[in-house]
Amino acid sequence: MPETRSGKPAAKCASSSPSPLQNHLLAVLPKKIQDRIFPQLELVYFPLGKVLYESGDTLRHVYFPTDTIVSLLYVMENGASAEISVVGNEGVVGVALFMGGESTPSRAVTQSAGHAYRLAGQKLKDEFNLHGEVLHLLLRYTQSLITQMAQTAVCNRHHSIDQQLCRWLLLAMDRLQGSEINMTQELIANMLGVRREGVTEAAGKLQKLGVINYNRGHITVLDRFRLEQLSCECYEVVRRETERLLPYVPDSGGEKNR
Amino acid sequence: MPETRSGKPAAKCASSSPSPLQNHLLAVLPKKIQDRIFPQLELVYFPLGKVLYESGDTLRHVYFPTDTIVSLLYVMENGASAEISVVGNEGVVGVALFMGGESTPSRAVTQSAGHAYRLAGQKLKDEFNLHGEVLHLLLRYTQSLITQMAQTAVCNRHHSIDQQLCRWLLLAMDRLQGSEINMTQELIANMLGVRREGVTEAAGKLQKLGVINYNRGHITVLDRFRLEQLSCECYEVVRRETERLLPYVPDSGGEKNR
DNA sequence: GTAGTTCGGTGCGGTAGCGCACCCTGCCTA
DNA sequence: TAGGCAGGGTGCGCTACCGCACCGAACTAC
Repeated sequence: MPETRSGKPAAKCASSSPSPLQNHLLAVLPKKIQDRIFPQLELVYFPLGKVLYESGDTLRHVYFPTDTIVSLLYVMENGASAEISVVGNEGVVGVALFMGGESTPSRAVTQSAGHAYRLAGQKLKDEFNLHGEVLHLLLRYTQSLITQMAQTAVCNRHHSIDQQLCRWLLLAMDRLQGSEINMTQELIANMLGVRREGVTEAAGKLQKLGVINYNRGHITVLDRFRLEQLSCECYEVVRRETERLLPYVPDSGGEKNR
Repeated sequence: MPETRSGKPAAKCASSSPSPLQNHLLAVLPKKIQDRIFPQLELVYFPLGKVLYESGDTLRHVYFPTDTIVSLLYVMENGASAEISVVGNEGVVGVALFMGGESTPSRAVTQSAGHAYRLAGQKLKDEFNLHGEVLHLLLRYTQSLITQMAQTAVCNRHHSIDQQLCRWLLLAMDRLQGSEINMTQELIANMLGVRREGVTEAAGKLQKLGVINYNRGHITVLDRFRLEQLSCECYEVVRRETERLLPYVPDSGGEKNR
């Protein structure tokens, strides 16, 4: 297991080493393509806060998370930041590589420690240029990412910190097994682009309502249903659209070999 | 000249009928591809406020604006709205079609009357699937659109109405010839996702500063330089990135025939 | 243990933007 | 020429959120 040490093992998932199939994009590829790609994947571990790329960096790899969560952030000239979108095991980090730009004016940071499989840029582009399943899958994923960004813009304009926090927690939960999130209020504030105190207040309300429980960087979601009710429509819009674009059948990997 | 009647001729541009070459994406294509595509284009005219597609509609065409401006809006359940991005003669409306989703949870509305060339969805997909210049050009354009959306999210979070209005005016100017914009404050408010009064106030300040002049739906930009200074960094970030991804040489169309 | 640091709670004044209400002006149409 | 109405201006109270300051509790290192 390559470089799989530098923090807590990320999750109660018992597996010693994550399988590429834990990533939904890799999982839905036809077996033939999996056989071609999987040998070229490298497992990497990312501790919390690891920067995968900086704004403007030329990307050398794309990353398929299995049990890590990556935030795409924009950092302003004055240092303030805002999360543009989130990528977990449903997606891939580094779309700019195959979209042709090779870089992007944003930063990718791990928001939850864990593993990802990385693929060398050139390898991916070779595969992409075969113009088959991989191209179409990645483009559909990119469209779902576009939806998420658009909704982030809407949410930033119209919804309260309370609602946005609910949405953020849901996005995190969807990408984790279990209902525990390791994240300080300070960091959540950076991602939402609001004050730390604002998050404290919103989180306090949720705790009083019995929806979550937290202390010193550990958040436990107690009532996911309430969370969805308290969230704005943005969460559901993105969820539905992603499901439409990338239907994922958990038990696949074997049956989808056209 | 097909259906080119129903309002003012949009601009002081003297040409009787706009050329496909006025659209930057069409203009930078190699001559060989232009010869193949141009005969399949249909010129259409859009009056102000025309809805090109609704949220969830299956797209039947893509549109290459020549002298119209199209807003991509998200409309919330309660009717409030926010602009996600803008498309003018630098781009194309309907990326969801070739990205594979066929529809998108947003609405496309003309923000400035004018013309566009439309291409049937299937024709575009055929061209796209030849996997040549068109595919790569459209993907790079899509990446620039992603940049714009991301920046809109950041701008919505961190910048004042004043700054956002400046940015909005610059985006409009870049897509128009001349410095006159026909748009009521009410409509601008819908796009920015703020109150009409907020726009009145911001526009009042700009007028007092001598940067713009307006009355009853006509805005004239007097001092573009000041406008750029008063705007937030978001405008410049998107402009630079778009230029990087899609360098456009105005006088081309003939020389780029590889 | 003790000291330093991280994390979170709280209070307070300031302000940008909201919702609402109302008004004026100029244009269009009957 | 009168009315209607779209476009815009202004005022007022309210709320969400900000910036700042300060504090205490919990964890970490020595």
